[in-house]
Amino acid sequence: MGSLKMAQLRDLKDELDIVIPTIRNLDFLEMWRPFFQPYHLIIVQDGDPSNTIGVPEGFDYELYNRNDVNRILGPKASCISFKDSACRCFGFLVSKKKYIFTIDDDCFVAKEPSGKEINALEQHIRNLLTPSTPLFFNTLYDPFANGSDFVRGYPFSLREGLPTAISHGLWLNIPDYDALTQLVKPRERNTRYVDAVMTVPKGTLFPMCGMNLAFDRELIGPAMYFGLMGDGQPIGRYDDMWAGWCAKTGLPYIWHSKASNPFVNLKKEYKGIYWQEDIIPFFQSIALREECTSVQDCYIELANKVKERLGPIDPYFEKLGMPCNVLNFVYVPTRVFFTEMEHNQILFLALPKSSDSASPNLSSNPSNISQVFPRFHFDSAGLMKKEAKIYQHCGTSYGSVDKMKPGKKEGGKETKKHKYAFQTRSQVDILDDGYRWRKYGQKTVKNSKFPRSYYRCTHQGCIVKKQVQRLSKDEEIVVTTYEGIHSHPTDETSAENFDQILRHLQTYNA
DNA sequence: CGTCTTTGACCGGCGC
DNA sequence: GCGCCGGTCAAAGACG
Ligand SMILES: [Zn+2]
Repeated sequence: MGSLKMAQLRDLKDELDIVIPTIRNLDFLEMWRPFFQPYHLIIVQDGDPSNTIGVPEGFDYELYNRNDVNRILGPKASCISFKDSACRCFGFLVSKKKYIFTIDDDCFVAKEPSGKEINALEQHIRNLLTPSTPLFFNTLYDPFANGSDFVRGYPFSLREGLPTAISHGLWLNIPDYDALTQLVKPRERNTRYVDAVMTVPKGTLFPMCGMNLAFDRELIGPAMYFGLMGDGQPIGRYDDMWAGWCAKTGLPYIWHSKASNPFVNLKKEYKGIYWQEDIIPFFQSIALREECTSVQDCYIELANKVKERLGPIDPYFEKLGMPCNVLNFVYVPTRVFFTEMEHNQILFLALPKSSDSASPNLSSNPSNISQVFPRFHFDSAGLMKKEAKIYQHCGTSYGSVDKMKPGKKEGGKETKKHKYAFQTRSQVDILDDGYRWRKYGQKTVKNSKFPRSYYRCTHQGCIVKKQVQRLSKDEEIVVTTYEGIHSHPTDETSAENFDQILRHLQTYNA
């Protein structure tokens, strides 16, 4: 069987484009040269169009900046979000190939535990060219992987599998945490290599990231850029979408070098943290009418339902209810994936075990933190309501924190009170979050067994504060409240991260 | 000596 | 106004 599988693994250099969103020189391609050079690159430049992006010699590429996108798409250009790597969607659109591989410019070649460099692209191709098995779980994972097969008892009628639409790769080093978890565990690094590929079972949602992703454009392309497709576009032939879209996750790994600023991420993600609670049940429950036989029908019906059911949550969804937007939907029989390409990142919902790969247990930080739950946020009045809900969800009580004045701090200083609180399960009070703090007070609080500690960031000119308090109700839990946004990076983490990159480069060049 | 913690004083908001 | 309460200040102490 193995030889057959290898024979299937043909060269896709005429059938696959590599899409790279970037804001900088693409020196990282140097490491990928042996794997990427035969392929055509589509580079989508985020940020200032007047910047010149350097591309190493010898690559075949086309490059688009924001001006190009505006020119090519005209009024529909607003569909492409340039706030983030979501601009990669434009690359998906302009490609003419059957397959897309997309990777971020801060990702390097990873190594297997044996030290062998991983050809991520080859693994993606293997994933895409071999069938998926979403209807019946194979306990030996991907039966089409080298050295694997179907387990005894796997129904023969299902062994043929279904076409694979998505290959979702993982990464080492900087873990894929949400902003809140990132805040609490800035130094954690993923070193766990799991040698497995598995099909996401039918009907489950999973958190998908565009950082190391390959897909079959003919199967699932429209979902990645649907809002951009005009009347003249060949969407008719996507009718076989009713067959479902299968996704595999696991190998290949890449090496992710950059830890983004958790406070910036928090600003981008925090709405999603709220919405998640309402969105997932919505998409799990939604069913489209049988009459919707084209992607377009489905999209429009879905857009209407979004507007109708999610509009009340936030005006954002009113806008997204329009057929042209950055919101993408992927329909799977009786289930819908909701993909929000902004901030890479998307949603959600995992097969029971996928948390294994998305948030592995990490070795470097021996503190006893286990998980992070959002507790409450302050920003706009609309979100305060939601706060109460999450807060209840956590099943813990927390005095009267919501006595925040709604931005009456005018007087020339905009100083929006950014206040983020969350709880962690930890034996120790002092969490190493990468910043340096000076304690400036401690108070006993009414009705609480434990005192509250007050800290200020020691960085010159930075006014960020935090409070730390252990709950008397559940002594294991520490509530941390951050206020303000750091005006600087965490010096340790950047130094450490730089060190790691350097070490990686050295071993790579050796 | 620099740096961080400890801890009572202080202060402003709020309910009575 | 008064007292309570949570947040902050700053002097004194701990630590290296
Ligand atoms: Zn700071």
